[in-house]
Amino acid sequence: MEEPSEKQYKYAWGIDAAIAVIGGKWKPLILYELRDGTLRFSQILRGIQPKITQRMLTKELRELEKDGLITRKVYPVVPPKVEYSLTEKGLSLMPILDELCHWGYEHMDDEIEFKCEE
Amino acid sequence: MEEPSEKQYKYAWGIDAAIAVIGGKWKPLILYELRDGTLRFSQILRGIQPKITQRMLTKELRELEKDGLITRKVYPVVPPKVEYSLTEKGLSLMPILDELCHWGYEHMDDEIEFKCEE
DNA sequence: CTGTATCCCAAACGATACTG
DNA sequence: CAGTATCGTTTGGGATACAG
Repeated sequence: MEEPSEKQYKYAWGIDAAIAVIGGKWKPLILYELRDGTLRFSQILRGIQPKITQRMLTKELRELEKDGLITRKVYPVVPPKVEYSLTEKGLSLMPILDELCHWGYEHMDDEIEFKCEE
Repeated sequence: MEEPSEKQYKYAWGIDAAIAVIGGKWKPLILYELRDGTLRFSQILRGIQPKITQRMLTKELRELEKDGLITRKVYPVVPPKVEYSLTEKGLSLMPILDELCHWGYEHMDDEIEFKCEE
């Protein structure tokens, strides 16, 4: 009742879905920023290392929100105040990101150069 | 002695390294193909669902090899015969891919459309 | 059979300026 | 403060033809 190859494809699609959600250049960084709690737009902007532009931060935040990993709360004040935080779904991803991190760290022996040294 | 924010960045870099290695459009599929054992180029080519082109398969295989996830064995015969298989490093990644798959499957409820229906 | 070589298109990303 | 708008560059990827 279980075609192994078929099953594997189904799983591989799941990977694609996951990568679609975290594959953006800055998304893992953003998720890690929000790990410790709610942050405002400017806090995330300043918190991310090799400077991200406002344009990219806005774009990736919108996508993460659309994918249900973070929530966006707008306070109707002036000047504007917007807070971002992880959802349950976003939180559920963090342990896996940790494992990916750990794996990456264990195995990036060779030619993968470090940026982010400033 | 442990700056939490610093630590987080280090880990996030690890994610980037991991994504750089598995983020190619076809790489997860290829790794899953090789999971059950050694395969020839044409076998992988035929095995992957929404048809991958030779160009892309060659390219992604070379990158996976360069990153140490697979090995490439060339038999000096004619017609050519080349076999690919997972390395230890590649194997060590599979459990994490499984978790990513599972997560993707659990959470791709909303608007993520399924391709690959032919 | 296992690749290369071209060409081309679309998406991703970055820089910068502007706005409610 | 928290964004848009616009533009340009770079990267990823597909189609096709050819080669050893």
